[in-house]
Amino acid sequence: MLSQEDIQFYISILKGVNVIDIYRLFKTAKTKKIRAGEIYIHEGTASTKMGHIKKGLMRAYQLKPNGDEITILLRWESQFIGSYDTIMWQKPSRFIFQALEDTTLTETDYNLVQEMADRNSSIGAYRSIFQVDMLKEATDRIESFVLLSPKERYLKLIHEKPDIVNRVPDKYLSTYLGITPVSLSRIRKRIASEQ
Amino acid sequence: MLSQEDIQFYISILKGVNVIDIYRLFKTAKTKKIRAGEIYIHEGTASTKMGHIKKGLMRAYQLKPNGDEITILLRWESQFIGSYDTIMWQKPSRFIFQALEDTTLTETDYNLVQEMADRNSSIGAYRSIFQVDMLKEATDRIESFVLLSPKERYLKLIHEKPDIVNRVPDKYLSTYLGITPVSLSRIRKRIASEQ
DNA sequence: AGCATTAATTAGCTTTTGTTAATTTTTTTA
DNA sequence: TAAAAAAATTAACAAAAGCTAATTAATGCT
Repeated sequence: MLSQEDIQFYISILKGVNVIDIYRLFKTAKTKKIRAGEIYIHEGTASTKMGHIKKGLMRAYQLKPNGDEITILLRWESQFIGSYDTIMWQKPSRFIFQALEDTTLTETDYNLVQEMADRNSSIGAYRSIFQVDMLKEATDRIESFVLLSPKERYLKLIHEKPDIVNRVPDKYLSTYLGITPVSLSRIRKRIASEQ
Repeated sequence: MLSQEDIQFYISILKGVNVIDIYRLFKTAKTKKIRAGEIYIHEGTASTKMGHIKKGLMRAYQLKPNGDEITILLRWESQFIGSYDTIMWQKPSRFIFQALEDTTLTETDYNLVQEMADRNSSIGAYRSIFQVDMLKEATDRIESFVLLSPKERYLKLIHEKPDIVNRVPDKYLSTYLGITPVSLSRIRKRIASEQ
């Protein structure tokens, strides 16, 4: 079942799409709720489902042989989440996708979008929005890694997304920033002591 | 003027495109040669040109206030190059795009692709190829930064692209890897001494 | 509320990186 | 091909990060 909001979201991307395609898209689109801690996509699975986050926060992480968890992706309201291993290059996910808060998604199947996009340019525009959204986040992060120090990276993150520190445990934030939890703790201390 | 090769490349992505669009695309597509050292896109300009590299190697870099150059992107044969600041979010480029070798591009204008993609799903597929290509490289690099140490990052790069060390000066490679030239030199020494 | 669990901080120590500058090697070019 | 310029390496030192483990703080649960 789709809410008024969902319908508005779809209408915004469906200009020029024919009625049959709209029907197919709506029929498969679901509002999905995932509780905090729950796994959305397991490692090794090849799910092409794709969620547009309405509320909540999710992460993708990898489990290292020694048991360490490395958070590779954080996504929140108005962003897309999905196994890009599967969606982009048709491979099983190397990552585990998990909700860190109770999360509400508008879920579609990327294969359907893909198939329709190949026939319908308005759906193609939707696919493009998804890809640009992923690209924006990705290039931004690369720039953080290349141009900034770990400390600057952390400051940039809390500047751009101030609520993140209250929503994501430091142990996840730190690996997301490419450093260890111990190191992040020291960075925070250094920042605090600088006044 | 397009070569036989260029034409084949376009045909591969033009299934189902109408004749008028094909004509428009071919009319604007150019084979462009850039000599080593030459600037392709200057900082602050908003060019939507997009090159598909046939031969050669290019980089995007940023000039820091103190004069340091930071290489943020390296692109080579069969990859796309273009100001993603402009193409993706309609802003002037924060980076300088430069050929590191004599480079041959097949150049199109992204605005034309974009406009045609919004009407034509086959062109949309072409846009998608470009976006996925960018995404693949971007996510791969993020994973390098999050999961690997500088040394591992360097080893991964020379494993996946062995000729890069002979084609790109270390001072560019190092900042591309998020470290200083001095540090890369030490890493190389450490690797060599481990037998 | 109290106990158990988990997260964050701190400490001590080692390794690596950044920085600056000097030296050596390589490349360019006149 | 010799001189000049640029790149790479090395050195010395300070700053920061990784690692392991202990301690403290926060959170979750019955």
